Amino acid sequence: MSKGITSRAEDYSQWYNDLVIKADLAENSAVRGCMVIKPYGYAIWERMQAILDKRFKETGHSNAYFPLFIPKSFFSKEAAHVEGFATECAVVTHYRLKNDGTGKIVVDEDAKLEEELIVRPTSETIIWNTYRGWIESYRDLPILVNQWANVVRWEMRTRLFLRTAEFLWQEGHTAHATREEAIEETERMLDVYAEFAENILAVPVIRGRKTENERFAGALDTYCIEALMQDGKALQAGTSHFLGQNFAKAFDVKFTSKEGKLEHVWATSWGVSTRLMGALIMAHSDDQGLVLPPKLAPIQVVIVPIFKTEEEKAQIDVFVDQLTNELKIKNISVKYDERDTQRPGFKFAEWELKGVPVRVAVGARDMQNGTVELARRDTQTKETVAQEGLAGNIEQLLHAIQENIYQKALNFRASHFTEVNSYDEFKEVLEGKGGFISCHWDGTTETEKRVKEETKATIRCIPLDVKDEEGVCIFTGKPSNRRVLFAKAY
RNA sequence: CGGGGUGUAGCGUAGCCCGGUAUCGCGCCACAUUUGGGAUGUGGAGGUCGUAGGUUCGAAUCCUGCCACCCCGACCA
Repeated sequence: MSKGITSRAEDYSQWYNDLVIKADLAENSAVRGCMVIKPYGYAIWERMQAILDKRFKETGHSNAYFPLFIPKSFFSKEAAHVEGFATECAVVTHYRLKNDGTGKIVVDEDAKLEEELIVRPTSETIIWNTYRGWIESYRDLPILVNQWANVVRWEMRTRLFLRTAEFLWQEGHTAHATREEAIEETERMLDVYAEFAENILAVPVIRGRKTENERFAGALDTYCIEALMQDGKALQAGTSHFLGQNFAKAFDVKFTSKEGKLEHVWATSWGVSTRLMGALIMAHSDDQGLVLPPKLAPIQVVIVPIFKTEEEKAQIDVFVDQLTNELKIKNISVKYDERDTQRPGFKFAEWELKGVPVRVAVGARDMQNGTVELARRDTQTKETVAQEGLAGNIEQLLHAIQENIYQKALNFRASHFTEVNSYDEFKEVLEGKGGFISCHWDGTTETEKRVKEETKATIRCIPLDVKDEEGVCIFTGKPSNRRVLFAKAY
């Protein structure tokens, strides 16, 4: 992270956090562990927001907004929840500053809050406190609400994009009349995330459930999608929680059922964050910078003119105008980089750094021949193609790139997915190629913790599609009836 | 929060041991030549050496406190 922007490609580190900065997405801010997301990086987040938001609406959800500050007393109503988050909360204790007489600005001790406010690390408590007033009858259910917001978790250690003290996310909070309905919602939203990750981000994910030890604080069941990064470490890319009646009981949220009985409401919550940006970067980037899947890229096609004279430029402009229009009709976003302050080679490198999927270079020579140079970011290849039918070509190429990026990541995961049957083998794979390790586990938290202590690997999930299989725990030799996935994780 | 490290121009750095106000590269500005893969030449601008104290005739350099960042650990989306 200490390395900054340099001008030459060979200086780019394989180390992804460096890459993030150099790709002009984000930098650390002066505030501990937070990040400044630069415009180009934010444009990528906005694309994610737009696509996810549409899916949320399609699945019946609405957006709402709840307060940033949570009274401490709300927070402590759900025992497991408060225990899970207590060690990482930013707390507001005063509401005023003053001049101490010597010109220094200090906290005004007279302005101490009666009750401290917690800067939300997640909004279950304040939302369920609100839902109490919204729900009386089964007719008020379900409530399907999502919030786009920032949250703060005062982590001991931060990592750009993956674990910043403040991060942007969406959190869905739903209320249901029955257990079944809530579980269905939990699974539905996990599917939304998984499809988004695979179809849009081109990041293959494994759908699974967390072990009791890794479960969200306050949940009965935590579902997750787990992605694999290019360095062989796993990354939790999204979670969907079945909260049971825990929060309804803590906040006294009851409804009268069809049968006239007073019952507690069933709940879910689910979220993905700017961590997805990290997933995207670490899954696809190479030494030349970002590789953005076309469906996500804010700019899908960049056009670079190559010219010596104004006449040549004018001729190219006419062609580019027409091409741009044709692409826009096909809903393809285009950037015409007609800066005369940079040379073509510089522009090529710069747009590669930013991960733009397709580049069209067109110069006087092309204008004579009726051709352009068409380059794709994912394979770093280029070819000379006819101007005739170019927009259609590009449209197909974008699809091919999307597919190729996904396949590449899928192949990588397939080659980093290992079944092992002994602890020795387990450690060998873990220290070697890394990746997901599928093995038997005796189902106890104690074993899970011991393995983590010894190897740093954690159980990423119990895959949803895992089949029953008799075996013995690689650590204790006790019987097990299915495999789970271990990995070192971020 | 524990262990280790770093902080010098927009970025990356040398200098620190052994005190005498700062090196180099990239970038930036001007002009010229250039322009199909990160141009070249010449000239130029840019620095409270993280910060607050201390020692000293004199501190980037030695000492102390503080702050920030990075790495490892514990914690975690």
